[in-house]
Amino acid sequence: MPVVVRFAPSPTGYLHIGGARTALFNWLYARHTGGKFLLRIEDTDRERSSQEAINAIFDSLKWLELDWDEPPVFQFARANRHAEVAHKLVKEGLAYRCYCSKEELEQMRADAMANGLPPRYNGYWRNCEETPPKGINPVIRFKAPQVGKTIINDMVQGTVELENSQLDDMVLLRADGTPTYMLSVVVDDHDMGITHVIRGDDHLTNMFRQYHLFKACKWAVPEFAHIPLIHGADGAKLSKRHGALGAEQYKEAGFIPESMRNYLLRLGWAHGNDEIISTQQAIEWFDVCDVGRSPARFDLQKLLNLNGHYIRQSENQRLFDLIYPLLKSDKFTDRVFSGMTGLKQRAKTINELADSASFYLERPSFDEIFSETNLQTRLNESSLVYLAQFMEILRKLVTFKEGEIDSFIRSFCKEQCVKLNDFLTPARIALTGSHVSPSLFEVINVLGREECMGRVEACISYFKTL
RNA sequence: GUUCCCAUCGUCUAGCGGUUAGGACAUCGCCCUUUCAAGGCGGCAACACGGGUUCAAGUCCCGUUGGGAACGCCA
Repeated sequence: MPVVVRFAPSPTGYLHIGGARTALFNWLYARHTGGKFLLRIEDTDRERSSQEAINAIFDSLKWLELDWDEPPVFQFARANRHAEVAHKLVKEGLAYRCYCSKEELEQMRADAMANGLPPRYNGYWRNCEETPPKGINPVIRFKAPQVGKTIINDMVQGTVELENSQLDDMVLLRADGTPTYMLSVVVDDHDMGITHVIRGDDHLTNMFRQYHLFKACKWAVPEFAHIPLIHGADGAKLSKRHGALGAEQYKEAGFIPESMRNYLLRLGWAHGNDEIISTQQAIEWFDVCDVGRSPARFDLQKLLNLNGHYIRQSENQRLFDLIYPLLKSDKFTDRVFSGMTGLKQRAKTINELADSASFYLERPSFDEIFSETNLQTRLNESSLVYLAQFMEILRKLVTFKEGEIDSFIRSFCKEQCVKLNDFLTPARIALTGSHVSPSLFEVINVLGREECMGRVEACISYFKTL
């Protein structure tokens, strides 16, 4: 039977990192097996669902390049079908009406807690002969099995058992007639032909309740794979407190999708000692069965490292397109493009890359630079001499190609018995406004003779005013 | 409180009864070097604890401890 999986977020906020990983695992499993990856928007909570959130989810998935195979299913639109199933179950005696008020339910939970029992509905109306109170809209509850135990083989968690006495009679249909999550997922998963449910392990206990609902409906029960949640650096479930960002925000922070995918993939899954894994390779290797059972902590450093790696691997044109909107000026952007090979070696994020390119766009402000002590200490009396000599070199260079610049400056330093580093430091500051930059020979070449001379001259005259 | 899940370097992990317990990130040192990165080499660094089973346990079993999750007319 061909595999059909789904990613089913509720649109109550952005797509967070954990959701992104769940989506990735579903997607990889579908691609690995040649099955289908479907999307379902669980928007039955009308209060909390929003169009913005729906858009954010779509945008994030698109950014991560996790494409889905059929138009997304919107759960709320299927409410009638869900209700129909609930009423059928009532007719068959597998579900029943419950007239308890909120207060009564709260009391039940409090009582249960006090008696050392899990806080649950006590099944009051399950077999109640009492005539229903007037003026109260009942909810429909599922008759969960009360004896025996349920054993399910989860693809990630292994064999998981639960005493049926732990199950309570969950609400299927609310008093206003709308379906609850428990009902909707089961009906939709069945109707969509889902064969494998891959989701966060916060749903592990739901699996048991849903299992019995599948059985009551006489439907095939899908395979389950409950993957561990991602935790923050302190070990607790990732939340806003940890700076848990939406996928969109990682994009804004300058991460690129392939590094996100690679990072997320390695959280809870490994293929021997492989760290850098292309998406093609991941599709070939990935299987949900191999996902670990212990939760992983989110580590920004590793993501950053991976991002740097993939930036270095990227085509210059692509990087240029990515940083173009971030550049402070649209003059001289051709220099940024020309200098990309040197720039991309040094950036961990797209934003860093854009920042590091700024000296190509405009001349350094020596006012600011010279107020920085770490630059001042790199300059001394001889710096002025070197800058003057550097001016001469710039004038004399014939072809002004990187190779020529390189050998010319090297031999000059050799003749003068000057350390290359000592000679280049003031030039670097004059040209880039920083003591950190790509190879200076590349910078000189990209900037061109005129601009280089202009910058050095400006630096010299500023130096003299000190 | 109850139920379920988890437990190898700081972090992500490899390991699937016999290993000098491997890799990666981070960190530290050295090399390379025009700065910074990148790269190369090396260092520090882990089987939570206690019982079993076994000739042999990081690996299997049971406890303990510690973490996490779930217990809604949320999803």
